[in-house]
Amino acid sequence: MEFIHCMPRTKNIDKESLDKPRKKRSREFITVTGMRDILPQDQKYWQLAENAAVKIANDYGYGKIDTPVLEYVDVFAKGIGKQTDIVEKEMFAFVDQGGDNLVLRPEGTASVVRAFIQHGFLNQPQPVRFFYYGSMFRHEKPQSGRFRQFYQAGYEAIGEDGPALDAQLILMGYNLLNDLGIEAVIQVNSIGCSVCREEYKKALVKYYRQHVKKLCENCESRLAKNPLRLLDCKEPGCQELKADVPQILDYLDDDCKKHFMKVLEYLDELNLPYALNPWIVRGLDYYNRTIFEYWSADDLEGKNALGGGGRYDGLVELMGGRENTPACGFSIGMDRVVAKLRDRNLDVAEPYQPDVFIAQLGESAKKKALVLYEALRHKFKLSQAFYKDGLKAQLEQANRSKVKYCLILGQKEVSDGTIMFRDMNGGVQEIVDFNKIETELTKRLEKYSGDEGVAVIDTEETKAALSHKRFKHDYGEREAENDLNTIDEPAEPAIDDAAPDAGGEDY
RNA sequence: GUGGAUGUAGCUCAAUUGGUUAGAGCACUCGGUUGUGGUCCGAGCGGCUGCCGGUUCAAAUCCGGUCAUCCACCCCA
Repeated sequence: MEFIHCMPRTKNIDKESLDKPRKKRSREFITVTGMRDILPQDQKYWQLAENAAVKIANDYGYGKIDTPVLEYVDVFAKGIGKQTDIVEKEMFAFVDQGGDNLVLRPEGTASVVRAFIQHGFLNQPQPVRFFYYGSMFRHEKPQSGRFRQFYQAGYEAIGEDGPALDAQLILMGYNLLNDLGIEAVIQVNSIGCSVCREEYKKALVKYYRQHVKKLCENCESRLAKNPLRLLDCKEPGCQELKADVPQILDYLDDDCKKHFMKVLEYLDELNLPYALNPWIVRGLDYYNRTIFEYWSADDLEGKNALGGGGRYDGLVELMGGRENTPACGFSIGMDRVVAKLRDRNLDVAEPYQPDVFIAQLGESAKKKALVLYEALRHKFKLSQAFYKDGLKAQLEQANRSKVKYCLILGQKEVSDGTIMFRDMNGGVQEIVDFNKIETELTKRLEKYSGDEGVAVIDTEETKAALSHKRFKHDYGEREAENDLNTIDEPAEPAIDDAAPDAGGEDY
């Protein structure tokens, strides 16, 4: 693939039609398959989701890192695994003018590990904790909740092998979703280390060899290439075979088993709603030991996982870093999270909701209003339409932007040294001394301060949905303990954040 | 990559089953109101009916192809 085309990519037009100027051509310029625009009216949901992701990063000490969208192919080919679908057929890869093999990043972990090694982070206190937020690219067929450019928030902790890290990361992802009012169920499994996994793979292959005839075509080839993937095949025939399949947990060596038991112990202690799921196998080769996914509570098969992650103790070394550098992390699919937020029809406040509109009439008033706007814009949330002349048009705009007050400055007011305050709720108007605008405005806006706030969340329903009550799950005796003390502690500050008084500093 | 459904105005949908100039609501612009928003009334703007070809006196409508979107599978977040 090469960048030859300087013209925007168009569909189905011959060159002649391009030469002839036409009245309308806009329909011919459209987004590339699987890519979409995120329009202004949708930004509030994305903002809400991103804020929640950033808050988690801050709460647990994960420093933001931005890595390039383009990387050398090798960064991903090595760690993710050449046999995986992602590398085999889903990467946006091309050779650039200089002959380099480049790829649009299909995921974030490998980039972060690359950065960790490249910038010598091993000389910092371990683990080093990274947070990233950005778009990833995979050349898959788009469908619901899946795009070729999609957004992920990810958290990676490199240089620590204790099981408490695994548990805390699992907790973080859960908290992120929970903070947004999304009911998630955690699926956990351990796929052991490379040693016990090999043992297990042998056992798996041995088992499936006996039943080759029942396997679907895909699984037959998986048997040779990537036997672990047999486990999450949804074909009925393969499903049947799962009943007697050997369990990975029986093949874990002592260390791996101990590690995993500890992780589960911590999850119990945190009272997290998790399910031990021996069938989940992650699609990337670098994982070992603990792996986990977040499923929406209404998605029982995990068809649209909201996120996932796990340990990748071997990746740093594999990519040329120091040996024995353990690591663990996860990422959350923001597109799916945002879809959930939209589905619930939350009444999310506009992030740039102004309070006051400044209208002007006549040339001298316009000049004065321009200056007034500059004087007030740091103190109040303003809006205006100085390019319009009619008062009607300006009030229309004021109404549409849902401001509480409109300040009207006309010829009369200019010569009197006053300004007119119009309460947009009732239409009551008062003349105010021009020099007292600031104090009068402050006084009036105080009335509204109760229900003010970009806080993002306005309605009772939303508050309820986002309140930090743990969701109840049907997890048997674990539920009965119900000792929330340990977990409510870190979650508590988040309540304040979502509360009305959070004010406007959120963007 | 495989299978299914669908493409008409910015959006949501009509078009009596092949028959005049493709309509409506919402949205947008203007006017009713020369300095007053929401409501109301009136007018206007807006369509290569996805695209290409075929059948026909006649195609948004039927046929073929193509592209796109959505859904499912594969896989994944």
